[in-house]
Amino acid sequence: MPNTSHETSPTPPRRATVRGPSRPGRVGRRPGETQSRQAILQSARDLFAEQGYAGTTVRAIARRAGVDPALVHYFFANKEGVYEAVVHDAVGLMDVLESFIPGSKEKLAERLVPAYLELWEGENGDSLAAIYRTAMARGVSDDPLVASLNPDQLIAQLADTIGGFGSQLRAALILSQLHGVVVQRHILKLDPLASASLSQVTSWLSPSIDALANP
Amino acid sequence: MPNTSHETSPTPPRRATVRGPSRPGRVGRRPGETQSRQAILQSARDLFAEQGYAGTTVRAIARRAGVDPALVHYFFANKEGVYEAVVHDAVGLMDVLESFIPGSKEKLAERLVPAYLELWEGENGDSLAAIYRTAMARGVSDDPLVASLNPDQLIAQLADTIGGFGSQLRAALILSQLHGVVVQRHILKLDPLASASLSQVTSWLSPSIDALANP
DNA sequence: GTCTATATGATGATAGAC
DNA sequence: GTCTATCATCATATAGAC
Repeated sequence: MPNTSHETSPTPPRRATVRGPSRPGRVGRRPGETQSRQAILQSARDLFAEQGYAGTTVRAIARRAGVDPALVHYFFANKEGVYEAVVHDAVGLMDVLESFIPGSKEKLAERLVPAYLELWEGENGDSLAAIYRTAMARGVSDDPLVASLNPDQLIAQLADTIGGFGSQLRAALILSQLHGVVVQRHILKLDPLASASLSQVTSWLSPSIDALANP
Repeated sequence: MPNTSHETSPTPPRRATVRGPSRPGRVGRRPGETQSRQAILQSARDLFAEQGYAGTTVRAIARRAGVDPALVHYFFANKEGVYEAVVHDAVGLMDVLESFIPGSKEKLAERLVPAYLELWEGENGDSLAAIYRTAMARGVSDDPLVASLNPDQLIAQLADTIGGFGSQLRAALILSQLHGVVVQRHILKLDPLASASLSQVTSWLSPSIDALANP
């Protein structure tokens, strides 16, 4: 790797573990127990999203988290373990979607499109982008973690809702369209989709989804 | 990297440069002039598509091409040079698309959808997948090569054809939908889109594109 | 829990023989 | 054009002091 960035000088002084200012009187969670773990997870999530799996080094994860590289191994055993933890955290976000799928097929777009798009706004979107991007870069067959996203299950549920001839394929097309939008908007960040308002995207996207749900 | 695969034994005997059987009498292109270069490009294209940029090593490229790693540097100077060459080869494929955009907006889907989908069938799809996947893994802002794909220009042309209110955004949605389909079909290779016939996909996808072109 | 020190190996790149 | 040999660098991962 061409060392894309900013390796700091040979031996930067010494940076303490990330934690709040030590306030000895405080009770609550013992300092330094879970903060570093969280910091590592967040750092890893960001880096995976920015540089992909192979492009992300354990050292870089530790550096951004303000933590020693060995700590990363202490918590997660190895780089793959960090990846699995990041995926695990993010996959749960998709679960809410399933509650929007059952119902009338006529109003599916109305329910699903805003719910799906809002899922990707804010910090959650970063987590999801991390997996999507990483999944792309790694390939699928050799990455069981991508299966956690369970597109098969989503497609099956969608097909069940919309029914009719070719419902499986139409369901897959619905999902692919939603995917396509968030890829342009949140992963590649291409205009005009990236800078459009949520309501604008929703209002133009829904009829297109509707055409697939009710052909 | 966990060395995902199959490093061969320490010193494999000796493998000759890839080229046809030497036929001294033949004229034409001198053997061994461009064959290795081609083999390297093809190998790199496949590996970039499978493992992303950072996940692909110069050694792996050479190994799959049946060539010495030093040859890769001889032809392309460095890894980035290989990537640029792969991109250059593939980007040209997208140019044909632009000829399908101008015309009546009512029949845009009819023209564009089959043309776009067919572009991704066969070997060309591998080249395109290589860029798409790599683009994902590298990010966009820091990768001028991704810009060669010129989605901006495609969107502008699409917007020009469909016209009307919000044409820019609707054009972007059209492109994102086409992207979404090929990602599921050719990059993630997820069923049922991956195994559906071209005509099936076309017939279900076109009305959805049409809904965006003629709202 | 956190860090130092280090083992072990793979990587991108080059110089130079053939 | 092709290969050998090699450099310098960086990687993941571990053992163990504090």
